[in-house]
Amino acid sequence: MPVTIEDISKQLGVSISTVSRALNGKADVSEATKERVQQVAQKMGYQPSAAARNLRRQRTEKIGFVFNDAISHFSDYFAEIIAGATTEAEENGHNIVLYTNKGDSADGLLNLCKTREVDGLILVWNHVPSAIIDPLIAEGLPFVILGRRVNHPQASYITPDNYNGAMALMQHLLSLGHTRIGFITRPLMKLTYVDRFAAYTDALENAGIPFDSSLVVETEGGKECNSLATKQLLDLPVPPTAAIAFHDLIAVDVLTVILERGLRVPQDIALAGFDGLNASLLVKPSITTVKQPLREIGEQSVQALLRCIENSKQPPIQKTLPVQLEIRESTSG
Amino acid sequence: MPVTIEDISKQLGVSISTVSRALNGKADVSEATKERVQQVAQKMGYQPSAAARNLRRQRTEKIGFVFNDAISHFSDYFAEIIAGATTEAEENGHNIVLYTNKGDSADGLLNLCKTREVDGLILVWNHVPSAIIDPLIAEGLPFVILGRRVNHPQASYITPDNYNGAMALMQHLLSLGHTRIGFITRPLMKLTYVDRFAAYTDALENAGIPFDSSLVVETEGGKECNSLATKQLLDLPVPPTAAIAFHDLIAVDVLTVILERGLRVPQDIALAGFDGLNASLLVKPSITTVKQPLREIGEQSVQALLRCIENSKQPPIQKTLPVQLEIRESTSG
DNA sequence: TTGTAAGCGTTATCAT
DNA sequence: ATGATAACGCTTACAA
Repeated sequence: MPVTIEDISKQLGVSISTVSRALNGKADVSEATKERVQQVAQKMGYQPSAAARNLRRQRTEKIGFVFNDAISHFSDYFAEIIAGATTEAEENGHNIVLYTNKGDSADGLLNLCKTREVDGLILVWNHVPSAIIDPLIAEGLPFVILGRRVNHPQASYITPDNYNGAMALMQHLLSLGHTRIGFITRPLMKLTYVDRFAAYTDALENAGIPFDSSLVVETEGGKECNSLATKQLLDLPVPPTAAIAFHDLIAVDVLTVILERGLRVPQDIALAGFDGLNASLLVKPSITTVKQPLREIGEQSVQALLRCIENSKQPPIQKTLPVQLEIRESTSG
Repeated sequence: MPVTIEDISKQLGVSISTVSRALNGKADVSEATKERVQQVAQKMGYQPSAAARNLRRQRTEKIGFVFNDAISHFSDYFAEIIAGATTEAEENGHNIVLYTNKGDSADGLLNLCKTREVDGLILVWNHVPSAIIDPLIAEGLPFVILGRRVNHPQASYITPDNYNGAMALMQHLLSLGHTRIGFITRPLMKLTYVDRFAAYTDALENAGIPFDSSLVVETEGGKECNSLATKQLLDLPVPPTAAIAFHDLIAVDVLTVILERGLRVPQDIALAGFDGLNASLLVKPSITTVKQPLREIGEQSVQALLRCIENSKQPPIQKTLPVQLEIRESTSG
């Protein structure tokens, strides 16, 4: 049904190869025919068949965006990243294809590689073990890990500076005189997010404050679980005077529990989050956070991936983007 | 580089057509060879080339998701919709491809149709004029409009029930005794969102309250503009005792201005939003809103589109999904 | 400068 | 039940 180069060639009485060359602006075709071909193509509303072109070129100009977590839990987190990635991709003639749950087993991901339906992958995963990375490299499809650092010499990643962000947060709290600082975290073993925790312990050590494991509580996420973890902290014999939540959405739940207890923030307990999500700004008091350059992370991941796609010998790109401490009412109200 | 059916055929000493048939589970191939082929394919890590298959089948199993607005402005709005759509698509063997700005002119969209890089389109647009719809229909690529009703007999859409949602909101405010109700809206002429406004005027009329145009103020969106519109309303000789913002994000800005003025919500002025975005729940006081089934809208749009793709004579699917009034502190605190 | 033809990896139509 | 072969629409090496 759609117009093909053959239609154009018949229309003009030239060969299809001439049409192809003319449309692709090759040098070895006369200006005159180039002109004619392009005009007729335009007039007939010709657009090249993506499938045919993909098959021939062995490229799809598409980038796979693979989530292994529920997208919707982190609305602005993902929306910003996707917005940045999509824009950057389109500016470079590519499109983003979304995938979820390809990562439960390595197989799904590898199959995705083999179908060659995308030219490369961006992985938005909580945790990317070597057991996934190695076969991925063997597969030869370029990929970039987004938002997570990974200890693998051949893997590219674009990540926010979790360590220094958490460190800035700790310095801030310490400078306010806090010495008992709670840390409400996602299970550390499951995550590559250890950087935030490392900054926590390092900052304490630097300040000469002994580490107290009872101040570190875990939550699997979800309002219930976040609430439970918070109560665990507040019910300590000597409760903390400040707390850091692993990210802003947890912080919001923590805040709710604290206020329900009739405690004042920051007077009775200071609170900080992480990521710079909108939610942290909307609640009362607004929550001090560390802002990630989400849009930029999306953009740069695409840029990095495109470079890997262009040049197969491109050495891994590993970038840590600066983050920014945003001091708000919850710590210095 | 990747394994092809030819590799498998050589390995087994059968023809490629037999391999193809075996892999596609056709009837006319012996159980024995089917078994052998599948085992070898498995062992060799075969996955069919998407490009080749697409070219041959004239289908890509991909759905285009086209935004003509900045994705990030509405983080949870889009995240929920995308999450629903992606999940639904994957359950049916399809994937979502994201596009932005294809809609500034009809051309970009039509070109997208012609390349056949997706089997159908879901349009997430503020406004879809007939000037866009008609050529789209002529192009023959199935499409569904998401989140907007459209007056076109041949266009499919999945939309929340804007009229009844706004009506429920008005009934609620009227039942609280309000008679001067402000309406802070996006420019009505530019949008198909007239339904919300229609409910506003209808509700007034039903209640025997004369329409006062000074109570309807426009904003282009953005904090500045929302703030200006709010002030316009508050500065009226006789200000309203209640206000409806076009959506929750505007409502949040409106709330900020009201509180800055030292007015109490809802005692001095009641406030309601629309859409059911997270933001409306996080602010203090929480904002009464009308919750859209965002995830379901995403899912059903995909379902509808898939049906159109399956069956080219599928009559247009036009669905209005029920919404739910969520009464919160901002109207009945 | 232009045309011919091979090939990208499938699927589908014919024979056998 | 299986094999040869022709598409699908494009790009490109090779001929003319």
